[in-house]
Amino acid sequence: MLSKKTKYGLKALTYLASVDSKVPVQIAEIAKHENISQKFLESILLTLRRNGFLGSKKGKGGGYYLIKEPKDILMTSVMRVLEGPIAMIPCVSLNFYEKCDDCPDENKCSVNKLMLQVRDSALEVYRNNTLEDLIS
Amino acid sequence: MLSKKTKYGLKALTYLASVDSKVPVQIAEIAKHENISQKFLESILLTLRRNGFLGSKKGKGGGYYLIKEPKDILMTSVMRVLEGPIAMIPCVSLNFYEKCDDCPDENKCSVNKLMLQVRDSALEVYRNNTLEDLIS
DNA sequence: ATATTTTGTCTTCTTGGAGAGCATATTACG
DNA sequence: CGTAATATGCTCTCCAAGAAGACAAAATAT
Repeated sequence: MLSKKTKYGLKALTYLASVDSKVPVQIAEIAKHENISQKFLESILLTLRRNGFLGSKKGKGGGYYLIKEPKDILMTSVMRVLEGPIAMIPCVSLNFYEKCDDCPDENKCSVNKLMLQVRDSALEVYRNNTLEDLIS
Repeated sequence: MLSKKTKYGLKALTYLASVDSKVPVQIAEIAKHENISQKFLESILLTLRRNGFLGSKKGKGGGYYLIKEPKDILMTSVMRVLEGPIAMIPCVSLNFYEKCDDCPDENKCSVNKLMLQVRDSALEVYRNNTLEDLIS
């Protein structure tokens, strides 16, 4: 399941991209437009900012804005920051690899074999989508 | 993330398929061979039996066995029983559809658009893999 | 009958998601 | 300068689900 964090984060990014200028947008405006809990959204925007997707401006007239162009924001990086690993199991993860403690040989593991294919196909989708592609 | 339930269930199915005959295999044997908690495995095998994948035989010489041929067991059905919906979000699920309560129009939703592609690519993988394909 | 094995139920423990609340820092603007 | 507006940081709680462990009951081969 996709976490609400990722869902809301994607919606917020899409909204910011659709506003198309670099003037800061307040959290309250995003939350209202997307029907999201404002407090929850704050923490999400914060992690997006920490990871270089958003900039923020404090004080009156402040808010959040996109740092890069929508066409330069790949879904692979957004998903990794918001949702975590793209792989469904650590032993097939590119960026978060971890060995299964119950599995003696990954190459003979049926779960590994299947999930490797799933990861590759998901990766293919995320690599072919930028933030710009999500705006209809 | 893939739940351990699904992971263990897949491993157990693979093991039963590799034994290649229809003689019952005891839970303890499967658990030992795959390094799985036996008690947890019991409940997993139970749901696999209830959903028509396995048969069981009680008493001495009893155990679990595959009902269908490995080549006739599709990963789509296994995943749906063990892991639940294949889609990452209910509004793009084929078998477990549910509307998002915050989303006024699915067709304009960026999350929907992206997750639809992810679901299709995952489905493609699961449809192309039977239990037989997982035995190397 | 008895030992073996599945079946069923109840309980517990831990983890993570989701969000509320409040205090603090920064900035625009009159 | 001062005040209102806004973002930031932190803690805390609530709830659900995953992951088991304990133990009694039912079925069956021998």
